Amino acid sequence: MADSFIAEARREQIIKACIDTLEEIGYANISLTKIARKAKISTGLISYHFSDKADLINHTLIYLISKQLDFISEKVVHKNTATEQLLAFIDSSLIYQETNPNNNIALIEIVFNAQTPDKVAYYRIPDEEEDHLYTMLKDILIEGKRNKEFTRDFDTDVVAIMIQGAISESMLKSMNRFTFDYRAELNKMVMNMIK
Amino acid sequence: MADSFIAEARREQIIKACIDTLEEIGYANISLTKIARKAKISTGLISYHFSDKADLINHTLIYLISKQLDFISEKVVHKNTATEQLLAFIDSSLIYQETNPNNNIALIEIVFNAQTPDKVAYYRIPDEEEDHLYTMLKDILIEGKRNKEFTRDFDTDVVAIMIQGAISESMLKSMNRFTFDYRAELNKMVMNMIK
DNA sequence: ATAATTTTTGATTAAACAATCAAAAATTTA
DNA sequence: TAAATTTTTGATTGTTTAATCAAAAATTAT
Repeated sequence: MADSFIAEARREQIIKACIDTLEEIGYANISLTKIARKAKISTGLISYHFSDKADLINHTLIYLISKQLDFISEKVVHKNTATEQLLAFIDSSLIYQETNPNNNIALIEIVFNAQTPDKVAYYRIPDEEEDHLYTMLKDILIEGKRNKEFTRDFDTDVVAIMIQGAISESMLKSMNRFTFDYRAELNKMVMNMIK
Repeated sequence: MADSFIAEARREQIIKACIDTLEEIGYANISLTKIARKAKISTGLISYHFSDKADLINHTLIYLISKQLDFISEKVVHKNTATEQLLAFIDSSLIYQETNPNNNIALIEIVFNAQTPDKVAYYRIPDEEEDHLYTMLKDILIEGKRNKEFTRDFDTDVVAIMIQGAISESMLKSMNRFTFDYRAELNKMVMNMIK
């Protein structure tokens, strides 16, 4: 296998087929045969571009995480105050989930199923350093406390966890069930906690 | 198969072996052979007591949900005010997770992997009625608003989702990372939102 | 104690799977 | 164009799996 443009395009095609297949049938039912069928290529071609199934899943995970991180940080980076950054973080997180449902489902399927080479599921790895979204959110909260935008006494870890929980839960409980503006209400509750 | 006491005890033994096996190797790697090995019985015996693998997983899910619900509602039911009930709900949820880690891991493994007969993953079913814990939490919030214990203007769905999110996220981010009292801090933040 | 019933075993079967590979096709280089 | 390289196919191999079943063991009823 060479690192050509063709190879790179093919790898992305396979990754996208992997994402859509995960969304359709879930991690427990996925196989290289089904991913190949979705991508309309032969099974051997997947093995040619990825060393094995775990390698494909790993690259898919990296792809999904970076897409989400890029989208959210792009919205946050243009804001000047911690308050604006926090609202941008929440809004863009909810928007990303609404506009990329397949990516979100695939991310959940991988995180709650795939395992590292030493057989530990990703969702059970307690590595805070590696969770860039969590770090971004916590840094915003720390900066807001430091410069006195957020005047209440609160723990940045707990509030960060609550916000992340509210964002991920909101996707699981299908949004369309709510008639009101979940986004606005969530923003209000967060401000109650910190300002 | 008869509905004898022996059969019932055997079924629970198999369910418990299923839970421990799920915790050890995860849903993606589980098989009837491995569950049988953990329970120190033959594979055929599982098929004798459960119609198929999906049936065993289903019974395990029901077992896990009812254990958790029983534990939490037992703590809540003795409290008289909505405030006390809410704190009991949060505390007992966190305590249950800390004291029954295997049950929690197994529950996550099933909810994020197992599928209904029509191939829909449990975590993607938007059935609010069936989520008794969510209903209990929301009812507490509604009652607190009604009797003016909770004086702030808030949406019960959003706050219920935030609390559930904070509880489930707290288990994923390994608790022992925090030096402070997560429970007390979470209680404080919730009160900031509603009182 | 004997018969009837329930429970358990472990071998067997057929299906699905990941990974390999020789050969063919397509593309790039000379 | 011709040779070299990269890309792709699809058949094959060896495992693992869920489920079945005949026979044995254990339990219960008569």
